[in-house]
Parts: sequence; C-alpha cells; structure tokens
Amino acid sequence: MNQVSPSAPAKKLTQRGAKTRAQLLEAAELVFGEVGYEHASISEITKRAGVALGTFYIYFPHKLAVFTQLVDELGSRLRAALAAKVKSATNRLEMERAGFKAFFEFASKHHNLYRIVRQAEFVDVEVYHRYYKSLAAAYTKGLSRAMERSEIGDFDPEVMAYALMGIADMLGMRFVIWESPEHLDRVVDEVMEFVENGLLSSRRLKKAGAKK
Amino acid sequence: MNQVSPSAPAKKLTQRGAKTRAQLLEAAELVFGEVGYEHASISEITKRAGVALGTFYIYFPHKLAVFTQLVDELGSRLRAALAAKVKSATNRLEMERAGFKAFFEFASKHHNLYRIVRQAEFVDVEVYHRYYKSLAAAYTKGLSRAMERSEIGDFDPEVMAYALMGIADMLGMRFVIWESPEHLDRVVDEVMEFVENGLLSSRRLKKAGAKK
Amino acid sequence: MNQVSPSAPAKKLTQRGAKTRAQLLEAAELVFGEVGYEHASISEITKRAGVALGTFYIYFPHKLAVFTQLVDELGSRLRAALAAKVKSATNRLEMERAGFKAFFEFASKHHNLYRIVRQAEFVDVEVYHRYYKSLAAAYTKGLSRAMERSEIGDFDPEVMAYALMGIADMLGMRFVIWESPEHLDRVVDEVMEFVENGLLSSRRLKKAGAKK
Amino acid sequence: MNQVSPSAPAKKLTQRGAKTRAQLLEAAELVFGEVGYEHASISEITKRAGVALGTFYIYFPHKLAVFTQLVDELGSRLRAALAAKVKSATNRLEMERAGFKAFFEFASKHHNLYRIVRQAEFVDVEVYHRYYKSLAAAYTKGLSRAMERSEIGDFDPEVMAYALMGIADMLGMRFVIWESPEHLDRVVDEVMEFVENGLLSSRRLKKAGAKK
DNA sequence: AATGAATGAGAGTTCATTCAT
DNA sequence: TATGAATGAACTCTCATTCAT
Repeated sequence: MNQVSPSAPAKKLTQRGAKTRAQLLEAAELVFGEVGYEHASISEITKRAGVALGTFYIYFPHKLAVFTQLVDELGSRLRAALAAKVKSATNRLEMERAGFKAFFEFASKHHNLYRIVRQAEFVDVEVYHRYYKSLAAAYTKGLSRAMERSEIGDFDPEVMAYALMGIADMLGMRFVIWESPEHLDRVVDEVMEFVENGLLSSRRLKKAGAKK
Repeated sequence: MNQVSPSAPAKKLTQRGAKTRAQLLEAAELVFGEVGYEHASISEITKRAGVALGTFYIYFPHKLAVFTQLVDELGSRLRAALAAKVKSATNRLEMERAGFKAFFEFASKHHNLYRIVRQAEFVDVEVYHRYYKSLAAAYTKGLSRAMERSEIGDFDPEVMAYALMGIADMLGMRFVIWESPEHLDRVVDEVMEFVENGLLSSRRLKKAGAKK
Repeated sequence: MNQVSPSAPAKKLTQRGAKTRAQLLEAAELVFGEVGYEHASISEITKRAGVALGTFYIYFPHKLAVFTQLVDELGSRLRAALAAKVKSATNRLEMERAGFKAFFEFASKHHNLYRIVRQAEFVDVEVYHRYYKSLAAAYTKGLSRAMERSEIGDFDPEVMAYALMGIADMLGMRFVIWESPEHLDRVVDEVMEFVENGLLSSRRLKKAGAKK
Repeated sequence: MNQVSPSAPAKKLTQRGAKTRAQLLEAAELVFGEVGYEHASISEITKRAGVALGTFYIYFPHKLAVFTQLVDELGSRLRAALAAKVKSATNRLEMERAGFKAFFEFASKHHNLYRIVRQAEFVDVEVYHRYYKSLAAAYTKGLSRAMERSEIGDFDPEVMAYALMGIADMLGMRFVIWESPEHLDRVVDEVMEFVENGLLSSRRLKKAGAKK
C-alpha cells in the first residue's frame, strides 16, 4: 500500500525473546513520552522493562532503533484504527466524521505517542516523514475515490488530505491532549459542519445530487 | 482572552551590548534549527555569533533562556506579520486568504523557526503553549467579530481557530517546508475554496445574504 | 550522647567493585590532601586510581560524596586507633598520655587527612561537626567516668574534652605536621606534666588521695 | 616584634581611595566568611562594596591579595586586642584568664574571621603560618617572662603556648561559634581552674612561693 | 541469553582578569 | 580613577555502548 519501507529487520525470536522485546518497546514508549528522546536513557528503559542494561542490545542495535520501530508501530496502529472505524461508514462524509472521532480516541489512549511522533522530526526525519506520508497516502486515496464518485467536490486530493490531517492534529492537541472539554462530540460536530460544507463546495461538485 | 506573558525581563543594554545580544539570538536560531535544542552547543552558537563562549552568559542566564526568548520573539513576529497582511482585507474571507498566504510566506522565510517551535514542546512546554495560545487568541477574536457581523457562519470560534491553524500548519509543513509546488497559490486556492464554503455553512449563517 | 549517623548507605559490592571503590577512596584522600577540595578534580582522582573517569560515578553520586565518606571514615579510624591504644592504660592519666601519643602517631601517618578534616568546614559543615562531635562524645564519656572514680578532679567533662582535644590538635599541627622535633616524646612529657597537674586540681578532687 | 613580614606593599592612597579600599576589604571579609575563598567572586565583593568590578583591580592586584591582607589584618587586630586586655593584668595567671576572655570576645565579634583563618591553610599557607606563628611568638615570649619570674612552672614555653592556643581555639569553636552556653564565664572558670593548676605544677616551680 | 561494571567523549556553566572607554 | 563587556580555560556529570563473565 505504501511506497515507504519499514525500519525493522525483525529477526525471528523465541517466545521468551518476543516477550522481552515487547516489554522493552513498551517501556521505551513510556520513557520517550515522558522525558523525550534525548533525555531518555537506555538504563531507564531497561529498568522499567525489568531487564538488565545489556539485554537491550540483544534486541536493538542502538537507541535510535527502538525509537524508529516505536514510531513505525505507532503509525501502523493508528492507520489500522482509522481504517477499522472508517470502513463501516457508507459515504465519505460519514467516513470523515468517523475518522476524526477515531483519531481523537487514539490520541486519547496514546498521549505519549503523540509526543513521540513530534520528536521524530529531530531524531530521525525519515520516520517522521514516513509517519505523515503513510497517513496522507491513505487519506489521499480515500478522498480521490470519493471525488470520483462525486461524493465530495473535486479538489486536489493531496492538499485536502493534508488540510484535514492538520485540522485533526491541531484539534487533537488542543482538545484532547491539552484540555478536554466535557463533550468532545460538540467539538466534532462543530468541525464537521465546517468540513462537510467545505468538501461539498457547489463550485466543485461535478453534478448536483452526488449524494443520496 | 488568553493573556500570556513574555519570558524575558529585558535589561537595558548599551548599543554594543544590544548588537551582541542580537548576534547571539540570530546564531541560536540557526543552530537550534539545524541540530535541535539538545545537540545545539553554546560553543557553536557563540562561534557563529563571533563572540567568546563566556559572552553568552552575559546576555542569557542559561541555554534554555535563549531558546525561550527565541520562540517568544518568533511568535511575536509571526503575529505581527499576520496582523499586517490581514488588516488590509475588507471581509473575513479575504482575511483568511491573506492570513494563509502570510503564514506560508513567513514559514518560507523562517524554515528554522518552524522547526524551533516544534521542539519547544519538549524543551519548555510553557513557551510552546504560549506560542499557540497567543496565535489562537488573536485568531479566535477575529473569527468572533466576523461571526457577529455575519460575515461567516456561527461556529465555536475557538474550535474554528484551532482547525484553521491546523490547516495552515500542516499545509505549511508539506508544501512549504518539505517540498514546494511550482505554484503555491494553487494550493492556497484549493484550500480557500474549502475554507470559504466551510465557513459559509448555510445552516450556520444567521441570516441569508451575509454575502452575495 | 551525641549519636551521629554516618553518611554512606553502602550498597553491596562485588569483590571487584569493592576494590575499585577502595582505590578511588585512596586516590581521593591523596588528591584532596594535596590540592584541597575545590582544586581536586575527579579526573585526577580517577587517573590515580587507575580507572576511567566515568567509573567514579558508579561508586559515588558526586564529588561531595567521596569527600564526605572520606571524612567519616577518617573519623572512625582515628577513634578506633585512640580506643585501641587507650584501653591498655590502667588509669585516666595514663590514658591521656596514651591518647596524645596515639593521636600524634595517627596524624603523622595521615598528614593529608589532617588537612582534609579542616576543609570539611567549608565543604560540608555536617561532616565537620560530626567528626569533632564524635570524638568529643567519646572523650567526654571517658573523662566522666574518671571523675566518678575520682581519678581526676571534678570538671565539666565536655569543656575538658574540648580543651584537651584543642591541645592535641594544635600541638599536632605545630610539632607533627609543620615541623617535628627530634624527640616528640619531650613535647608529650611537657604537655602531660601540664595536663596531669591541671586535671588533678586539688580544689576539684573530691577526696584527697585519689591517687597516690 | 615579629620576625614575619606583612604581605601588603601598601601604596599611598587618596582619602577617597582609602575609603574604597576599606569598603572592598570589608565586603571581602563578609563574602569569604560566607561562601569561602573558592566560591567568593570578585563580582560579589565589588557588588557589596558598591563599586564596579574593574575597580577591584585598582586596589588589589588579584583575588589572593585581598585574602592575604585580610588575614594579616585579622591577626594584627587579634593580637592588639589580646595585648590590650592582657596588659592590665598583674600576674601571668590573671593574664591567661584575660587572654582567654579577650579571645572569646574577639571570636564572638568576628565569626567570619574565624572561618577565614581556617581557609588560609589551603589558600595561602604562608599567611596561615604567619597568623599562628605571630600569635605563638607573642604568647611564647609572655610565658617565658612569667617563667623567669617564677610566676608559673618551668615548661618549654613554645609547647605551652601552642597548647594554650589550642585550648582557646577549640573552646572558641565549640562554645562561641557553634553553640554558646548561657554563661560563657562558667566555661572560662572551668578551663582556668585546669590551666592554673597545670601551669603551677609543683614539680616545675623553681621555688615555693612564686606567688603572693 | 543475560548481566552490569567499565569506558570516555562531550557540554553547560563559572569567574578571574583585561582593557577600551 | 572608575567602569563593565568580553574572554576562554577548566571542571563536573551523563550516558550510549562494549564485553568479560
């Protein structure tokens, strides 16, 4: 699906080894989220994973590797979560609403991962790009299809994909990470009203009656 | 609404001192942008500023302080740039277009500052919040006025402010920082078509005929 | 009376680790003695201990910690040395003589430690007080007992403890550290004549004939 | 009187200059006392003296110089204070009592100077020695005379001088600097009882009836 | 597979001293 | 005389990575 390649060579591991690796990855997520990549120490990660310092280097060649794998995994999980929620919707506008909600939900469950992605820009630009480009690629494809079917107006799908991602990103930061309102749904309603009207621009719709 | 205070007490400086301080700030902008806060060394900053290492500590109490002041200054300059461009517009939709263009222009001139703001999340959350909240506060106020005058539909102005900032932010990242298209105006046109329709939601306009 | 607690939590160490720690402590004693706390560098200490710089921080959390542990250890050793020599004496006056001699001997073997204790006043007042108070507490107790048994006159034992410590301290500085006479015993004889008469003050002895 | 030479060349100063120098010296006394030589900064000294940083170097060639002059001045003042109080006494034992009291009084007024002298050992051994040797020389001479007149027993006067200085020093530390008792006089009485008896050792008195 | 002691490069910060004004 | 900006050497502490056990 994506033209971008993953970062982990992924050797075969015994069952015990797989568990240790998972523990390390989980601990890394916590530590990177809390103190940031530069201040995260392997020593702290292994401490939380309940293994010895040297054990880390059996599973990862260096610090950067855990980070990279973490971000990649995060991206995959997010895309999977979005795909799962979105596929039940019957038209693009419902998909958008479902997508926004799914993203906010994901962000709410992964406060740390949100922070982690941001750091990626300075730690490893490649993963950072990969994260956004993978999301954008999927998003763009979905919008393109909807345009072909005239479910929404005819825009440059990539521009719209990034614009919509930007909305979700910034609203997630403000209303999920920083300070949650009592009813997040109200925020979704507000923004969806805007998004729907925007996407249904009369000047861009090929024909009248694209929907129902 | 969000009255945020700056971080620098700002002593009076002699002319020579002011110049040195400016050189340091400028060098810091470069270095922070290039290698990130953690890998930026005071030694490198002073080297580029053409002063001795110790001189740094005459103007800033510690590394964090330059960073903080840089971000604050950046925010002020951006808000000033936006305000300047926006005030010549006669209605809100024109303002939005002017604002987006001004932002892209600013981002284009300050590639580093873009990266710098991102880092702030990990270096000093306070400045990071201040940066976005100051922008959002001004944006929110502008939207509120437009809503009162029925120039745009009636939305939660803060939600819309963050949504629009998100669009600008992400598009700036993709089409200004990462890879610029030949005609950035086309991107602006695309997104403005979306934004205008979104803001003019018929269900939210108080009266018909706010705009022709 | 003055129950003072030591400063080191003392983790369990492997045999190899214990050796390294001892080497560091020994090197620190030399360096602190030679150049003083402030001019002593960890780098110099580790160099003399024959280990890498970073190794220092496996055994001590910071520079202050070695110093503190050094002074505490020094105090313990001195008290042990005094106790060992003194216990063979049969009455208090003999004990005093034995104590003075033991102290001079100890000072002679530990020129550096003498200097180290002095610095403690500025480096860490707590250890400094601990050092003298521990010594004084033991001394005071010994004198009290002797007074009860009327081996010496009835004085305020704490005042006398500090007075006698002062004598030993200053004579040690002058005749052991600064410039040793050919016969240190002569100095001891001189001062003991004074001390004995002082302690046997007829006005303070409870009964005549406490001693032959 | 003393075979030891002072440290300050002492140029002629104008009245204003003399005042500035005095202010610097006074400020230095405070700062050295509070934070110790190594942590005392010229900047802090000049700040307290109310003059600019550079002004310091008009009056003193370097940091060490103020310290040295301070200790020398301290020693002189102490010796002067002792001499003043002691000369009114009519015999050696009264002198001793007056001397102890004068020393405690001086120490009480100059807590900082007490700390300052201690530091001298590491900052400049010469001044440190000079301080004690000057005191000891005067003390020794006084004791010698008393011995010649048979006011006290016949001891090695230098040994006794250091022993008595040690007593005063340690008692001053414990009962003046650390924690003062309600009646310091009681401490003096206790120790004088000891000192008098010690000095009047029957075995050392040349003839019976040296006193009254 | 797992352990953890050892390594050593690297960077922030302080401050005595100078000197142009 | 007085000022205070500028200098730069020096030192503590951190931590990714290695490797003998």
